[in-house]
Amino acid sequence: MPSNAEPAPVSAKPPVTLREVAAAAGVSVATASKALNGQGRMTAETRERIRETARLLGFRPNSLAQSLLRKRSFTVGLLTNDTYGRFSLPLMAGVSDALVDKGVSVFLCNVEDDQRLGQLHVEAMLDKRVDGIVATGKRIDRHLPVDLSNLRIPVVYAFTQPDPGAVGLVSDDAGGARLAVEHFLRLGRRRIAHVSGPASFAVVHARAQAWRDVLKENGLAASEPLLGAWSEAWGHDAVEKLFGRAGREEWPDAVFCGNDQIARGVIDALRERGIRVPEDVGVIGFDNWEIVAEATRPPLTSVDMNLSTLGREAGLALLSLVDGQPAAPGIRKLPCRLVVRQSCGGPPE
Amino acid sequence: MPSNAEPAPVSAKPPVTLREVAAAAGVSVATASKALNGQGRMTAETRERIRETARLLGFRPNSLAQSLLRKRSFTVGLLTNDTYGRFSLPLMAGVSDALVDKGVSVFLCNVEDDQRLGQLHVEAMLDKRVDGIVATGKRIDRHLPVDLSNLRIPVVYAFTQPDPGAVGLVSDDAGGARLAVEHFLRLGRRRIAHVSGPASFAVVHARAQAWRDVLKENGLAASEPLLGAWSEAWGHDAVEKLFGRAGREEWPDAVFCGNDQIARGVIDALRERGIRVPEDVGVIGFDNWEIVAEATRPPLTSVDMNLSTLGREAGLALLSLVDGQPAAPGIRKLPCRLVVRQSCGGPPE
DNA sequence: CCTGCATGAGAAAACCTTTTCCCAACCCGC
DNA sequence: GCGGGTTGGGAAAAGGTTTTCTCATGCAGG
Repeated sequence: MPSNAEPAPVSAKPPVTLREVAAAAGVSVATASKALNGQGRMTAETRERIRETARLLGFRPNSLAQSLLRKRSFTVGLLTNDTYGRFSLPLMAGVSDALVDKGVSVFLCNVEDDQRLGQLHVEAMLDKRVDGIVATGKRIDRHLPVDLSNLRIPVVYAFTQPDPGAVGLVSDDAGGARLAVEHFLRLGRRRIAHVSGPASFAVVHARAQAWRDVLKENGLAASEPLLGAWSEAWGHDAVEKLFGRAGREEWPDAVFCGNDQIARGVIDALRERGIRVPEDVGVIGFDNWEIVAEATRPPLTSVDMNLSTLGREAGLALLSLVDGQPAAPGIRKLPCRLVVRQSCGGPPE
Repeated sequence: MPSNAEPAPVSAKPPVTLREVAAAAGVSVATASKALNGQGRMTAETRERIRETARLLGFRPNSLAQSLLRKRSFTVGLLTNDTYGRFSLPLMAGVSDALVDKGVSVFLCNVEDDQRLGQLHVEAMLDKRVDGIVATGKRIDRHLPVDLSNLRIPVVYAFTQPDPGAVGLVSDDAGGARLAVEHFLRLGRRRIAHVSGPASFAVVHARAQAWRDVLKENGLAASEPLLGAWSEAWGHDAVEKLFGRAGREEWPDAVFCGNDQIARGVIDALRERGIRVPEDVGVIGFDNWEIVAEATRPPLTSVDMNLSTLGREAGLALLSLVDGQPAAPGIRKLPCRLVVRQSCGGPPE
């Protein structure tokens, strides 16, 4: 096997072990271990000498060995079916950040919508003795294509449908919608339309219901929301529906959109019709996707789901579960936040 | 410590070990191990009995123990400073996919631009005995904020500046630009302008040079490229510069843009001026960011950097390095691909 | 001087798997 | 019946660390 002749790791020397540190310091491995971990009893002089030796040798304990013994790997799995997607990114970053602080590393596992792949990943993680799993997805009303309900390690669901009895974290879509509509009302807008995505999404209904509720609470009549696709094109079409009819005095003075892409389509279509934003019509989007929200003319006020906070909270929840703290099962909703840019203007002229 | 009273893992029973399998099958652990791994010699009957027992008990070998022994963890680290970014996503997915097939898991490490965080992550990965590291970033002319040059494990750089002597994979920007310009030429376009991002990016020069080269090769004069920002707004401004001047016959009949956002700005601005795309002017973008390229009117023809292929190649390269196959150091450029939509039209009327 | 205890440090088991070496039994041919 | 080879399987070490136990020493008190 010629390929084995020169395995050629980049630099040959293997990591220094505790045994070598102990030998160099003239003590046993047991003493060395205790010295470095602040355990056991020994003279301050001995402890310091061992520590110094370890430092000099560049000793770093082998996590594999530690994990094997402690039955705790300081490693968690992050399962997602949305690697390409826009939502999982900030979420993953949040999870990762929360855990890095505690010295925990994250396995990234992309399962797409493949059962087999999901199974594979979960088994690999279990074999590697992850301490827990965070499951995230691209929509909160769908399950991941893999069953995590009977694992022997804790699981936290973030932005995906949790199994019954598990702990799940999602954004408070209704609250976010309220934020938007109430913002319009504060600015004096009264005829507030709602243009959103497909009816098959749970969030579409949650947001629409909140929109209706706020209007009703303020004595205003709500028309039917306009449901379509999550696209700019649908934003264009919706403007045609809303502003194409006669009766200029019936036109909305505000449009609350189900996402930023729709909002962009709406803004573009309004401009093309000569309707001014925000003077004539205010627009609010959802998601606060900066690349979109900052490119619209004018820049788009939008509801931010605080996904990275959501991820962080998920990470922390998992950690406390791993530490044996019982957590209340059920879905916890985290508040959204309104990011105000220029598409709503000030109070009406 | 009341919190330790009930550590309460979700389900109490620990994983079944090889020892238990061996006991249940009435053999020694050595024999059990060999039976399951297809090693050693024993009667077919014995081997089968052990396998069956293991299956029944749901035995899965403890990766930690295996890794400790084999000095190979089947784990690699993925270091990025672009968790939120658009480039790292497909890249990460590609790396992950390539490795999952070989039973290798990926640690996701987001270092942003933080030296300290980078150091922390690298040390954590080393401690966990990753077999290698893939380093990726958001631009190919910048180093990650961390030094990976003297690690004892192999490192592959993808879409980020490699250390000297290391193996790096990047997209062939010049080739991608050629693809675009040659496409224009094939369609009969002759006055091809180039609008790109800031001069501080190496890719800006690579693409501009290729643009110049192709024009020269075809006996056409190249003006100066218009350099600005990676934004839609700059696309608008560039149109003003290109089409604002008199001499309609001097107007370009094609604009090759440095990215899709610029291209979108260009297309929008052209429409606002009443200049038709693609009839009057063809537009090509770069990046093939579908969310942008499919939303422009008309949909945008764009150069795709094949980032997920890049990621996959990086993963495979790392794997062969880990296996001791020496790899030629230096930067390898992977071809781009032109995704044709409708912003260039057919041959001119 | 002897008992008892605190102190400092080491031996060894444990975590779980793989692999090398070894041994007993059996079979073959002579 | 016996030497040599084969066959089936086990004992033990190794990997690196942590932790529990044990032990020797020295000192104080009686």
